[in-house]
Amino acid sequence: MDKTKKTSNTEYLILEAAKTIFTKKGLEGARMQEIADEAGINKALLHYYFRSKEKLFEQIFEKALREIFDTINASIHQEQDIYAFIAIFTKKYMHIIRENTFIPNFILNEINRNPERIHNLVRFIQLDKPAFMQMVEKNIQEGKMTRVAPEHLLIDLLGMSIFPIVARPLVHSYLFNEDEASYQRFLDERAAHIVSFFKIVLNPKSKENNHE
Amino acid sequence: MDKTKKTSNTEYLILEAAKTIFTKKGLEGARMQEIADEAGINKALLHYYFRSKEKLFEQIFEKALREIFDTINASIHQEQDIYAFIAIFTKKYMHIIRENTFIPNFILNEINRNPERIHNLVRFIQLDKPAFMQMVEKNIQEGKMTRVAPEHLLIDLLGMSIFPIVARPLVHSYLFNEDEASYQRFLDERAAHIVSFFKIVLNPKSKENNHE
DNA sequence: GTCTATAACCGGATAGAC
DNA sequence: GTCTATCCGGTTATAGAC
Repeated sequence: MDKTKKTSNTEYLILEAAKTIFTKKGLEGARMQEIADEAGINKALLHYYFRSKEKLFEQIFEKALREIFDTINASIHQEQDIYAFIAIFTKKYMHIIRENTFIPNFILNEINRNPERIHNLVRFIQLDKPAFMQMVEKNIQEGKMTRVAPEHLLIDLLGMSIFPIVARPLVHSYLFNEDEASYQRFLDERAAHIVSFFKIVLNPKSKENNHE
Repeated sequence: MDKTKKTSNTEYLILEAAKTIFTKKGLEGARMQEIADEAGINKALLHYYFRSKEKLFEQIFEKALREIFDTINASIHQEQDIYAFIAIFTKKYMHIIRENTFIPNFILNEINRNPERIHNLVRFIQLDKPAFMQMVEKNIQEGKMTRVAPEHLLIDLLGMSIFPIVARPLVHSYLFNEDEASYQRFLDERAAHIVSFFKIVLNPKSKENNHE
């Protein structure tokens, strides 16, 4: 058995429960009692393991942020062709956030509530911006894609992927009349949709991209 | 003077203050005392006017949601040409959410915290989905745009516009190293970027859109 | 309508037995 | 390590004077 990850079962149960509750309710909205119930243990134990609500929260938050950035960076380092990058990134990224819808919700909620938290984290979790910039520039130079600001490209990619998930209740309700199957099918198609959009938009030969 | 909107000055002050505080802190995080201070009045008055924190919150939340959907619907009804629609919508929409960053943050936070709230509102605040569908279909029929699912198109549009604003602290910090001017310039460019993005992507003559 | 004072409640944290 | 019981601070909400 792996001795290194010998976190007690209780500790694990608490972390899972806390993730669930914090995601739904946020830091302030969550109740220690609720987390205890979810974990099937008792309130005092939470404090035994994590000392305070704040500490418990931070542990989870940090892990979530790390997970996101690791995924993004892995895709950047792995691929040098912009189209392959977009395909891999979108697929992996949408997969991870669909499996853990708590991550983007959580992050978006908390960075806005408590922006100072960002500054504590920014030091050791960094998006590899230079690598991304460099890849984009290289693809432009090689004539593989039209020139666009890498910042816009990145935000386009993130916004298109994340939005339908963080706005789930609205999309679910307004667009699909509470039909879960339709909503899931929509998400299934989405990665392919995004990839094909970028193929067109970045293609130097696309109409409107020819400025000569 | 307009007699119909004769809401007392105090009531107005409270609503503005509450909007500010709820936006920053959310329902649970906000303190009635803080709202009272912000409004320059006293705690008891909040209850005199709005009975409870919950009631005060709901009034503001509902108004925010209405504002967003009104903007979307107005653009839909106003324009029948898809490109004109996108141009107008993006400009108006980005403007309204930049002036009131509280709206998208607020909505995204709260719909995830308390999805039941949505169901009470969905009855009388509605996106005019049929009108949007119809406009898209018409533009496809007339050969003005390539065929895409209207649902994806709408989410693309919303995601690209909203994301950089709801993720402000992250974008601001990671992408622009806390430089406010760069961030604002980025948002200034963004509407134009989005419009040109869709011009290319939807153009039936763009490379990859020619399936014949 | 607006204030001060206070009641009533809730929830995070701790003490201490097992 | 885990539990029960309890404390204590903070926050919503109300009573009642002006």
